[in-house]
Amino acid sequence: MNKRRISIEDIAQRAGVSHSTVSRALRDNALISSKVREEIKQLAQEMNYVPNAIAQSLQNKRTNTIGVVVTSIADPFFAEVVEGIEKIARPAGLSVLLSASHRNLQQEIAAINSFHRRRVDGILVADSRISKEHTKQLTQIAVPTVLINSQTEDQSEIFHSVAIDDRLGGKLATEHLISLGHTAIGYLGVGDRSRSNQQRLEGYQMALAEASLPQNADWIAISDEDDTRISNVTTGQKMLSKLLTAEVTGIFCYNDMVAVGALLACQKLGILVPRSLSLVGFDGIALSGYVTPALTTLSQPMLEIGGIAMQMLLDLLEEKTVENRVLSPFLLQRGSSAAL
Amino acid sequence: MNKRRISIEDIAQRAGVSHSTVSRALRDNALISSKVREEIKQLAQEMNYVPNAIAQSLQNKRTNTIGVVVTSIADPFFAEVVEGIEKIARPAGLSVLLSASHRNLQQEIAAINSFHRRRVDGILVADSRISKEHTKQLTQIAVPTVLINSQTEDQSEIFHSVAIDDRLGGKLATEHLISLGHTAIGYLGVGDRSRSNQQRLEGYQMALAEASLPQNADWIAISDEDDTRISNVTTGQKMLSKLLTAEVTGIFCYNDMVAVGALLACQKLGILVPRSLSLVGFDGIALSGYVTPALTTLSQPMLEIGGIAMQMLLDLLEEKTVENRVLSPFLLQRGSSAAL
DNA sequence: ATGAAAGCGCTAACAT
DNA sequence: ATGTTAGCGCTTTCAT
Repeated sequence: MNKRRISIEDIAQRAGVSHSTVSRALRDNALISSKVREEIKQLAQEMNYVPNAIAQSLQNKRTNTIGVVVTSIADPFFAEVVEGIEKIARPAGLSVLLSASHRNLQQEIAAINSFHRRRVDGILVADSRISKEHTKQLTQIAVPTVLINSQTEDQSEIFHSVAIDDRLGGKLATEHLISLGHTAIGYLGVGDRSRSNQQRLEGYQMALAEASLPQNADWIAISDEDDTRISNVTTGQKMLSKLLTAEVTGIFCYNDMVAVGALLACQKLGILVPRSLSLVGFDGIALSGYVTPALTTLSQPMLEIGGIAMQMLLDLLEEKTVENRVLSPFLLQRGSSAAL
Repeated sequence: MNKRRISIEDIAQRAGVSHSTVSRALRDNALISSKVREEIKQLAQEMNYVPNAIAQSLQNKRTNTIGVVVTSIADPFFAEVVEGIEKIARPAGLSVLLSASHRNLQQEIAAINSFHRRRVDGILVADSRISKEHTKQLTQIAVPTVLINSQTEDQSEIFHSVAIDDRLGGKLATEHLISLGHTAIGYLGVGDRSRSNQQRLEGYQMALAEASLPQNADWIAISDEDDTRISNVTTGQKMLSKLLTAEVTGIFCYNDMVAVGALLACQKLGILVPRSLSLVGFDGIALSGYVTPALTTLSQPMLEIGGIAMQMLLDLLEEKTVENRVLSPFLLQRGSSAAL
């Protein structure tokens, strides 16, 4: 915005009309004679006029911008979700402000605050932990907000959500292993205190209970570190041994990255997957199809999740009523799981 | 920006001062008595005042926003680059507008145009093909622009760049295979007419020439499809057979995704990597370390590339002079390549 | 040290 | 059908 740019005033002068006439012509206001309208449009083009969206926003009280916060941009799961968001936002004329929180509450609050100052029209939050502080802050912004795979007890009007059914996913994953004849089944989770980790674990426990299979505290390995710098792959690698000592024959992993970590650890230890150990992941990121063996996983439609969330936001912006969505993950059976 | 929000005018009224006093106090103008300043700041906080960045931008002619265009958000390479960008931009107080081009010229032009209307302070373009139209458009915006891994002949002042040395990478990759004793070495490229594909190929040819090794047109397989919907993995899978018929023993692949595709095809065909065929990738995306065998690849510091580009943009915004950067990729020797 | 007033570029209500 | 004017929320001269 450095140098002075062409404004409607400049066009008005050259056309010998008032700036409001130019404004009207450019916006196809019906009151303008089509002749002048075309002339002005022509002129605007010649002069390389580019409307100043900032000035428009100030006047219209609408920025046509939405804010998106994700845990990490480079995480393949969020990357896909953002791609899905952008695919819907762009054709609708909305620009996307992107910010990463790195699971750091302060950074996330700061990001949302920046969205507030920039007067975004709506906010999309994809982070598994939503705190009281968030809800308070978001409530204050009073802008349509859609939560993605995150939850809050707060049922206030401004919160909407699209989420995957983690409990169902955990249940399906575990049932899959049960159907293959496994009875000593472990859960390999992460230590980020996220809701999704908790619910996938619950699904796992539910499945075991319903099948009247034994449960064992040693079969549940949850990293006690909650460090953003430690990737989920590393967590999977480190925690695997714990479950091996507990002699499980099948493991449901929190997500694909953790499962990949477990798989790498197996390769190092010479444990054959799926012959000696079955592994099931969660998410269905592209990567899960490329490792050897390809991961059996509970697939989430990531692009769609982003798209649905964005569409929901669009509807909210048009003041339509929307309904929260809970999507079901589905089992993608591949090479990493097999019968005992 | 729907409802009316607290403005400095509201604060002024409550404080019994003029709105300019409030503005000054909030911006720590030296002329304000520290007493009033504190009072006003206090009051602003109580009233939950959040400055309107739009109004500020209109006045200051600075939006503190930068625009970033990438080919695809979900592509792990670009995802990392964007992460690197955001990491530098956020602490500098700049927000990131993100847009994907999907290798579609029209979409990319539209994205940049949207940045123009929104009066971003700077632009980052990470897309391997920069057309004449781009340069024309970007020149017109007249805003600092840094090109990432893309090139233009245009040496105008507003273009700056950080790029990886693709030719060197191609050369190193091929030399690595040569040093392992391979003499029939193929190149598996993509059909997107990108500069990087071209230059990696040149590096490959250079290495062969310098080693006085035979070159063979059949050893170069470049997909003639240029379809965004077809992933690089698929390209690798499809094109592998062509090189196998040509009886190469080592292949340098355009990037890791292509190499993964080739690897998957090998697995399907029962070809052992690296025993029967050596594979070398490019990029060093996380995935390359997770497949079996892990890919030997030419690693690019993706986070750093994004960070450097962003830092360069920051410098440009402060009107410092900057120098274009060409980074060197380095060989990451792993399991997918071995001696004959 | 503070207030009044202008102006950033636009839209829209109000004239005519 | 077009011009005049006000105003969106802020920063910044220019007065005092």
